[in-house]
Amino acid sequence: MPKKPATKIVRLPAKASAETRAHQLQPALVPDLERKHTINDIARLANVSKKTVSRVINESPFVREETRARITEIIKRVGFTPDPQARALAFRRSFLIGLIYDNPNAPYVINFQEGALGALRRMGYELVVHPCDRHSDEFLTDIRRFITRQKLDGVVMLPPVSENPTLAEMLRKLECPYIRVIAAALDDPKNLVMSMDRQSAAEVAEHLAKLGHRRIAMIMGPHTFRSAIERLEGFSNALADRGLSLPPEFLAEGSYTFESGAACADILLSRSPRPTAIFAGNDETAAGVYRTAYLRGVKIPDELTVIGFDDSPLASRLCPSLTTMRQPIRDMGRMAAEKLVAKIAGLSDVPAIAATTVVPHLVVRESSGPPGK
Amino acid sequence: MPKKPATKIVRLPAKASAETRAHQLQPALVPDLERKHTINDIARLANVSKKTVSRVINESPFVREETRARITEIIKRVGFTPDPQARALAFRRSFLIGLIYDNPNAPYVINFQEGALGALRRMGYELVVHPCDRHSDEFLTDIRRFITRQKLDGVVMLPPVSENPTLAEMLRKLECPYIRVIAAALDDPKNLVMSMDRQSAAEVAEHLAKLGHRRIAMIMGPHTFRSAIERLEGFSNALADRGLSLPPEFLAEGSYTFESGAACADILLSRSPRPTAIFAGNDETAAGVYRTAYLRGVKIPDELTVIGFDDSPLASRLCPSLTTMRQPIRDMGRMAAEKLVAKIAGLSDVPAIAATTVVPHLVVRESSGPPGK
DNA sequence: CTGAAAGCGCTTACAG
DNA sequence: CTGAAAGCGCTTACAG
Repeated sequence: MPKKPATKIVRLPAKASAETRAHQLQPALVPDLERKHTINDIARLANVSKKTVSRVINESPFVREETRARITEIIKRVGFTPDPQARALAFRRSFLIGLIYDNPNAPYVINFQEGALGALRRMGYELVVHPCDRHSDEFLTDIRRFITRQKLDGVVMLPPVSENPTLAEMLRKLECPYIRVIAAALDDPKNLVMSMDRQSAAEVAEHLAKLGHRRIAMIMGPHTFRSAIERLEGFSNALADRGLSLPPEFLAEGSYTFESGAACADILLSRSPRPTAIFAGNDETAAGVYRTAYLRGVKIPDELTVIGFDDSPLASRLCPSLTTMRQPIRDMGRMAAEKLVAKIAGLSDVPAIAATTVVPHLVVRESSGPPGK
Repeated sequence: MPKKPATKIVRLPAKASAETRAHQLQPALVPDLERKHTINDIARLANVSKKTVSRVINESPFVREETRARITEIIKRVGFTPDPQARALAFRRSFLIGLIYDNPNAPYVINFQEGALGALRRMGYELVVHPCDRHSDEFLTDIRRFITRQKLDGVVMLPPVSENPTLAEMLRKLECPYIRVIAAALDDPKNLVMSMDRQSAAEVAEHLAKLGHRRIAMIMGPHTFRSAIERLEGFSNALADRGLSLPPEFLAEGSYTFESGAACADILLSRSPRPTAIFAGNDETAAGVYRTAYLRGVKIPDELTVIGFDDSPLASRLCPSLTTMRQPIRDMGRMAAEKLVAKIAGLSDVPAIAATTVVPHLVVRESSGPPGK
């Protein structure tokens, strides 16, 4: 099914009208579903130049309405969709967005990814995932190569790698639009999707205070994580506001892992008197607290209230089910995608994009109750 | 920094030697780290045609060793890396692999993805993820568009969507190389990474028999999932081999979810006498069993042994920790990637690629023990 | 073993 | 409002 003459055949002079060429080169009017259509095929079918088809594809206002309607109809009928790589080459950009993360929390990553992907698809972008190791020597080089090689239109970064100032600096130099998902205003708001962890942690303090707890402990995340600092400060300030305190012997630093939660809980539950409530830095840490309580025979919630953070699937699967802060991860993925694309689209007119914030809220389940004796 | 003459300047005749052009067009010998290099820059620096550079990039044997070494050195020195979109356009393929899944098990997807990604990177490919909804009307159309639009070199499918025969048929018609991750030999072995669930389930039966259980129940996955059937048959056959049985009142069909596990366990624990052991279809289901046991005050493992399948992070976080079958998900991701790329590379010489199989093994933890009374 | 020409499918820059 | 030419950075097909 020759769409163009074999090489030996003499070419028509360039000035041959589109009509003539259309007549000579188009063997049949039935749409050819077997072969992939190109912009040339559409141009031929519509009796216009490929430039005009290009204008329609890219929604240029400089096309007569009648022409646009006709071309659009043909595009739909034959199921044409422009070749992304060819567009990428000509546009010098890829319509690809990178997702950079080193977060070990699988549900977090998957949910975020799917939220972002849903939004990106609608806007004609694809997502390329890039897990990384922020402790590797080649960390920055690796990300830089990823971005320049793929000519990424932009990237979204998840915590904790999103908190890295050197990385953000590099992206700025590369002029690569980016969104940082983060727990504090570490950058211009237009580059952020921010989770208000400080306020959320205050909500936990209020919950515990209302239940009547007075000996309250916390297992914070690693101090190198901004979210850990935000949650700690929000929590201890809110306790102070209610005349409660977070004494040093009731504060332990974990690493947002199950194992660290178990180890820290072991220390906290050795205090005498021991705390009646533990606010764990995240759900994984809370699961570690459950583990230690189980081994020591401490009953939750009768003898110990436990609060998590994330509302990962784990929270509802633990017994008793875990009271925790729900983060709308999927929504955050969607928001990050939309915000990034808005930035990319408006690169020239630099619209002031407002801050995008999200406030996690408490989901009360079985693991919190009034203090025992 | 003009790399080429402005449009008004008369072009040199095509027959000008490479040497001449190199001299005229190359303002300095210092590598220009600011600007992205192209194959033309390398050709100029090496005093060869870009075709020869292309040969070096693509490891053609038809380059003199001295020439190759010189070009390779230059490529390394200036940090040249070929433009993926330009290659994609010229090669008519993308060096992109799609990961198609509808698996709600986040750790499974993430681990698989990272295993695959690690291998693909080494081989010069990128991974584009494509979650989908196998119940959507546009399911097949959507995947088809994804593949043709992106000109994917191949796809990997995760269960349960990997079990869909219509999808596999479509991929064959599209001549899109694929790998199905699956629990049974539903296709030519060269298209599979297979988990031997039948054998694994037999291992569970053996474990329970050795512990002395005689009233054994199972919560199978949905019968529309091949893995559910494999696990059921492997388990019940192995019980039969040991003179034990899986009576109908001790078999329930769940849906591999936490909720279904809880609901099915409620039914099974209402039987009189009740089972002393439950083999849950997967870890999520097992967590549901924990939930029901917790609510009914049934002690695990003293009064009830529970076995899961997957060894997801959840398994070690439950209290008591869950005895389960470990699937090497990450390895499976790597294997799928390697096998797919081998297929892509050898498309012409059609090498018979052997079956790739993986056998999950039992990880004994706290949730299994001898039967109570 | 090496190269000049044409092409992949799209866009930009220029003209009308 | 529309189009012809040149170009994005690479490869294939052909020649030598």
